Amino acid sequence: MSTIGTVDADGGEGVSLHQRILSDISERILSGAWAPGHRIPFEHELTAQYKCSRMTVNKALSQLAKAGLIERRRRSGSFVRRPQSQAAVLEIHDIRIEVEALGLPYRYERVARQKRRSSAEDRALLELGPAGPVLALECRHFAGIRPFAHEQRLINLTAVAEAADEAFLGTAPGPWLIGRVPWSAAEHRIRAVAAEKHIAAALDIEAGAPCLVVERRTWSAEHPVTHVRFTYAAESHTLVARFTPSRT
Amino acid sequence: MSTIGTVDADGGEGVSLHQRILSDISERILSGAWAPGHRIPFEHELTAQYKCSRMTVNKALSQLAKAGLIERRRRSGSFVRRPQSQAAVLEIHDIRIEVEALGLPYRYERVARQKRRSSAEDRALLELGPAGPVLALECRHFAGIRPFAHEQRLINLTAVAEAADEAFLGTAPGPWLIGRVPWSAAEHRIRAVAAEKHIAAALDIEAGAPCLVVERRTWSAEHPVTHVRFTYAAESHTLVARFTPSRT
DNA sequence: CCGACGATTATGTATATACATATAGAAAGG
DNA sequence: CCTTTCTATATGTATATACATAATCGTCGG
Repeated sequence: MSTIGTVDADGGEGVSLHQRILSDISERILSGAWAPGHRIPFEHELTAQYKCSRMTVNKALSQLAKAGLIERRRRSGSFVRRPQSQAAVLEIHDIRIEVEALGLPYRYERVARQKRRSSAEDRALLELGPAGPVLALECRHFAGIRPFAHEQRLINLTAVAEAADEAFLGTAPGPWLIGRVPWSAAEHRIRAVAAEKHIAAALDIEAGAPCLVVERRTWSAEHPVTHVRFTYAAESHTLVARFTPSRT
Repeated sequence: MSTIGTVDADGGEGVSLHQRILSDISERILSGAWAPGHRIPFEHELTAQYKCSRMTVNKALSQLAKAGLIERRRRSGSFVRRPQSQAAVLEIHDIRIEVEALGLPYRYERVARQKRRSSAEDRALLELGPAGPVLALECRHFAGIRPFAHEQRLINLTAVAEAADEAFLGTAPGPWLIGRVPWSAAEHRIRAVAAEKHIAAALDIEAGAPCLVVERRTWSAEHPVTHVRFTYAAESHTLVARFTPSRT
């Protein structure tokens, strides 16, 4: 009612009111104090409680609704939602960063490179309509002296023409593409396979050994850009995804 | 400057200004028209362009910043961020729903159930401090007549006392827990393994065959609630995660 | 008893205004 | 030429107000 800005009248210590309302409410929900279905206070009640304007409360509640913690119903109020089907933010880093996080020296090696007209298989992988030029790459990523990951990549040269002139001897295609091509969508497919001979040799493991395969397809503004298949030897890699619903 | 509400003066057709600004700008960024590093118009310029108040523009830009598309710098303006390390929203559904989506009849079977004092291994899996009662479950999920997934679960009875009285013969522990326990965090670990004898038998595959293992640990307000390990035969399962950065 | 209808109410969206705050860049000083 | 100080500027947060919209609830008539 009186103060403006981030300095708060009473209990607050430098945190914005917005933040305080957000954390207060999400804490009550996550701790279970406000069970699913529970009606949280009306905007005008929170307005009185926090001694602030309705807009401030409204912004905070709208954000909680967008984060999926509450559901807002006109005329009825805002209600705690039932826990959602679990979703996790899966971050897939640059392999170099991943390897270096392990404290091991990283090395990249380009095994093969071929510019060709897209085959039917290429088009299926890229979800490409008409045939066009693509660049097929095969690479290895090392952690120390051990092979860490095997990479098979297709780049749609219609979408990224400049890739045709790049040898990819020193730079891995991943980091090269990131930062050069804005991407609008990506799809991951994660599965376990038995290593086929070719890949087993590249990873220095036995044929038939279990491997984790991560495939990623990337689009930029409706155009398919690239398809990658990373193969990791089972013991070398675990994907970790952590999720906290309060996406402040 | 003149109209209020969702009805728009000129071009808009029922969409809120907020939404229109959001989609206009993110489209320009994702299409590459505004490259990384590019300074997007100042708030006061957008205010003039959309003939609206600064607050409306500010809310939209703040949202884009929170979504990671732009970076805002005081005194300097707002800039298109470089494409981030790719992150995907990985949704892990109820297995029943997954199976039924395949058009196959779902069946659940509880193989074993044991209430015990947590062993050292249990405590490591749950990240539990002091020893306490836990419930260990082993289950199978079927798609048609074929085993689809094998489930090994630990439930921390200190956190969820009521689970002690549940036999889990008809209901799988996943759906039972969801909706009963609010959860605040989850961690997934995904990896490939060779099937050990016990699990190979349960899944009706050969020992040593590659399997996809998804482990999930769940907390509720700092208390570990449950640890699950799902094992899928390689050919039966692929995790798919799709991501579009415009998280409207 | 039931269905139509209008009043009430909580949220949704937008405006205009005010002051805070970080900082890039210009001006002043050594 | 380098450093310090000042100022202008763009964003950050909050207020008070206004009107739109959807849905619930009570009322009234058949």
